[in-house]
Amino acid sequence: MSDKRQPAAVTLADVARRAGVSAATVSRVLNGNYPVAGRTRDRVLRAVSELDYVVNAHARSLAGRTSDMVGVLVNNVADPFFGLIAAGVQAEVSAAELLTVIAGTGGEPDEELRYVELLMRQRAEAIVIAGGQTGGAGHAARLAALVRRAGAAGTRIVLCGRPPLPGAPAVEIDNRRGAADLTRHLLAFGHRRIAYLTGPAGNTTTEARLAGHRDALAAAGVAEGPLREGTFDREGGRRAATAILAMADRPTAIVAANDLAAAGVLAAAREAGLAVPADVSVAGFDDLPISRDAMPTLTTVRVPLDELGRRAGRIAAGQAAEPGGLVPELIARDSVSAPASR
Amino acid sequence: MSDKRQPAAVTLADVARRAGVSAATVSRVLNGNYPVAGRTRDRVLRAVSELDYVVNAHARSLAGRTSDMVGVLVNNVADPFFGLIAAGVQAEVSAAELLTVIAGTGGEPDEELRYVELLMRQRAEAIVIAGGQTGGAGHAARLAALVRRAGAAGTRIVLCGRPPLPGAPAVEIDNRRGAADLTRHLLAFGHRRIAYLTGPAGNTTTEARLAGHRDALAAAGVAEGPLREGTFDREGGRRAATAILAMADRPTAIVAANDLAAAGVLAAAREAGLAVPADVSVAGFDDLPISRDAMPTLTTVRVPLDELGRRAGRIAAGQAAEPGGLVPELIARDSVSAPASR
DNA sequence: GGCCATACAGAGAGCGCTTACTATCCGAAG
DNA sequence: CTTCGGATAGTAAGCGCTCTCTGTATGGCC
Repeated sequence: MSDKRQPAAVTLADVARRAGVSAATVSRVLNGNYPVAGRTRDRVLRAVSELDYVVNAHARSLAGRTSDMVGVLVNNVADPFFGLIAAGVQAEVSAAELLTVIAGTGGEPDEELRYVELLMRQRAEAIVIAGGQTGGAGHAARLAALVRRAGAAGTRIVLCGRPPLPGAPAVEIDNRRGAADLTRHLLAFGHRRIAYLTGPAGNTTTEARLAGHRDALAAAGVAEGPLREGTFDREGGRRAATAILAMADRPTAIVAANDLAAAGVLAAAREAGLAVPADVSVAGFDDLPISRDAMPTLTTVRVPLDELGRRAGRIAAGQAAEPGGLVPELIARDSVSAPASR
Repeated sequence: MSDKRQPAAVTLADVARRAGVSAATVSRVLNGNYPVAGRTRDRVLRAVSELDYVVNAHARSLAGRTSDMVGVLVNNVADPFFGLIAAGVQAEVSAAELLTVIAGTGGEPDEELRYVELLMRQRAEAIVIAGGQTGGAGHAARLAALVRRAGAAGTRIVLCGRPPLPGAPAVEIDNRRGAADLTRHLLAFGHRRIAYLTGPAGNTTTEARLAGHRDALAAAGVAEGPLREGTFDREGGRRAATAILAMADRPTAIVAANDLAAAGVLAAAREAGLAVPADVSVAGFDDLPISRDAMPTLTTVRVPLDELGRRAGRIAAGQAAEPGGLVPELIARDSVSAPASR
């Protein structure tokens, strides 16, 4: 909380005085929504530029219009998963003449709440909250309350990649189905001992993907392999995979909950001197751009992140929600093959 | 421009009425900066929650305090280069109890100006503009004017990865030196015909890196190889590299202006059935996380993006600028080797 | 020459909050 | 039983804009 006062900013009135006109006239010149004589306009514009005047958005929106702003909340701005979603949102939102601001919450429920509050106070048009939801029932309840308040404040809340809340439409990904498809793919190759590397505990995406994996296993009557909790990032994947690969009864395949973690798994395999997929198969989820450049190229499940963001952006911009969740698609590449016969 | 009015939001006065107190009392309860009797406080808080009241930040900051917000402008929110910088900024800024909002400008000078204006109007504490500057002298002049106005509006502007402007401190990367180091590395391996894939024309980063490349070439008395303009992204790199690799007198090495483009070069080589580095060496710039996962791992120049962002964040948060630019460091990996003897 | 539409410009009332400055109420001190 | 001073609460003056009303020239017209 900086307690320094604003250094006596230049106001509309200052400009009016300098131009020798009334405040109303300056406002009209600036907004161009009312006829003003050419010479008057010039005088005003000159005064504006001489004084380096900047409209005060607070005063402006207090006196009328809404703030033309849409916020996007993501876990981590450096994660391409969120970057792609955010870019999709922005594309649609800016087509609607609104400005997008993005904020990173670090996946912290409290930060999430903090930014929602900030944006609500600014009377943003809408807030898109992207990514799985962590924090359990308690957080969900607080979020639900926030959604109610947001409605009262005139801000729409749009969920993206997590389940809807009363009053907040969601654009969803069928993670469970995608994960089941992937595991089925591994099973089809003959894998019977598959390690699974989850995302952070308590996250809805983590849970849906794990559930899908188990669905496929159960349907095939195959027992679950080793399970490890990760963090949706490369380092977490590397660490967990290092442990898994050192197991006496090493699995023939490792499924990571997302591509970033899978990249870490590949790194761990490399460090352990194991060949992928000859010694161990590896799969990810999301189909981030990096999965095509990985060594070997990564078998994964494509999530249409751009489209996900765009849909959320359209809802945020005031268009109707499009029904139906987005269905991920299996992308078979080189990191999965049949297990070596033992 | 949505012309719908705000749907009669709940105001402080409504809360006051409901709680049977004056507006001043409600304000004091909300801000906790003045003694209020416990029972009164409870009544007010109950009214607040019953009405789902949300403070109007515009009214609040009009009547006093500044907006506690720092903006970060990046070219592309989906590009890890910018994501990493933004994350660094946010880390420092949030340590100073300020909230960070990020916006993507698509590298368009006009969008850049638009967001600066938006943030200035909101009386943001500071705006960090990240990434090389495109748009030539005209844009620079407009930006300089904006910096002046920002000062008048009480907003600091901090440049990050581009040259400083009068009134706007900058955190710089010595791209030229890094690029020279890299090219020298290639030369040391014996390469004499090196293709260079630039970033977008007119961008300061593009120019600095190219200049460094030429410095090294000139110092060694080696002639420039083929030059191609790219776009700092994978696809641009792939396209340009495809053309280069098809040349009759194919270069023995390709240097891309950044890692993303280098990933595209690797993809092009793969498609052309060429082995890296046996048939052609490839190098990038930035040392994004993907360069360690690429196939083969990418020789590049490490730019301390996180630290870059953090320094900018510290300045944005009001701390003094730290002198000196950041020096990139050559990271030799597997994508560069001696050229095959012909 | 008198009238009225036309084109501008100014006045002034808020928008929803914060914050001096005042006004009460009460128990403690004199 | 007054007189005070603390503890609370209320009043009201803005903060910097926008926008609806009101003027007031100007010029075209009968």
